[in-house]
Amino acid sequence: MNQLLNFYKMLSDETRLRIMVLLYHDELCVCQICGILSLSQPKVSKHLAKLRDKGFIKDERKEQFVFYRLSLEDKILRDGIQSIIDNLDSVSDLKRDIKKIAKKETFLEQCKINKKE
Amino acid sequence: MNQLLNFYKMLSDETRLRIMVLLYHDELCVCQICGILSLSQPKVSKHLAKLRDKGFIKDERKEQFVFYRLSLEDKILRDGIQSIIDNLDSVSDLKRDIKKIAKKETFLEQCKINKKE
DNA sequence: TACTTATATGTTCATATGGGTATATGGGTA
DNA sequence: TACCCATATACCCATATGAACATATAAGTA
Repeated sequence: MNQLLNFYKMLSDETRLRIMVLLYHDELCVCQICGILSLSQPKVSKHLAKLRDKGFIKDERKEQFVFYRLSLEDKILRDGIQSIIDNLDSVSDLKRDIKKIAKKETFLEQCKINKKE
Repeated sequence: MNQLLNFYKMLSDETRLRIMVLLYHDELCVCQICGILSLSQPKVSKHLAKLRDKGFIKDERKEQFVFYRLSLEDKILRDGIQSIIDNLDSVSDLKRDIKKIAKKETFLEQCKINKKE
């Protein structure tokens, strides 16, 4: 049950919910997540660390970037995320984030420019 | 999005998760919930209040008791709960709670006896 | 009206959480 | 080696959270 409680705790923060939904759709590096969400690097990095520590995402270095991807072993967790994905139309903010994934390459070389919030 | 975040925040506490899963299966009064979960009345009552304030459950007085039931208007929330229900076999604690619903009548007249935790 | 029962709430406390800023780390490159 | 970039972490702060205990409320009953 603790894993399930942790799962919901992770999803109950706006930044983490947005990150999880992004990573459901694509593998992304810190830089790109910052750019897509318009959030500061330390903020994103700290939330990624929490998600990683709980085992819900995995990281992998590729050249100069660290890429993150979802890692949901248990069906109950995958079903939990799926319940969001299936209803994305009703959460406009998340939908908007996803659309910005298309510009992900833009954010790769422009980390320094995106130092907002 | 705030409603979704609140939903996950509510589910990220063990007591509330257990209550929500109970109420998915049956309408229950405070007394019965205390008995089934072996939790103190103030603890249960406060968590019920939070769930009610966020709009996820509704209360209704019937004679001397106040009964609570789920009230999930949006599909995304119903799907969220359903993702738990569909996987109950993997969460033994919740499964155990549900089995105790069978004894719900037992707890109706014995509030004073169940003053634990 | 007084009493009992079921439920709600107030208070206090310890702890957890998230944000911002500054700084550290670690790998690649000149 | 020294530097640069992407990422991680430390520190500090304000706020939120949950638990326990005592107490209040509200409806039913004697």
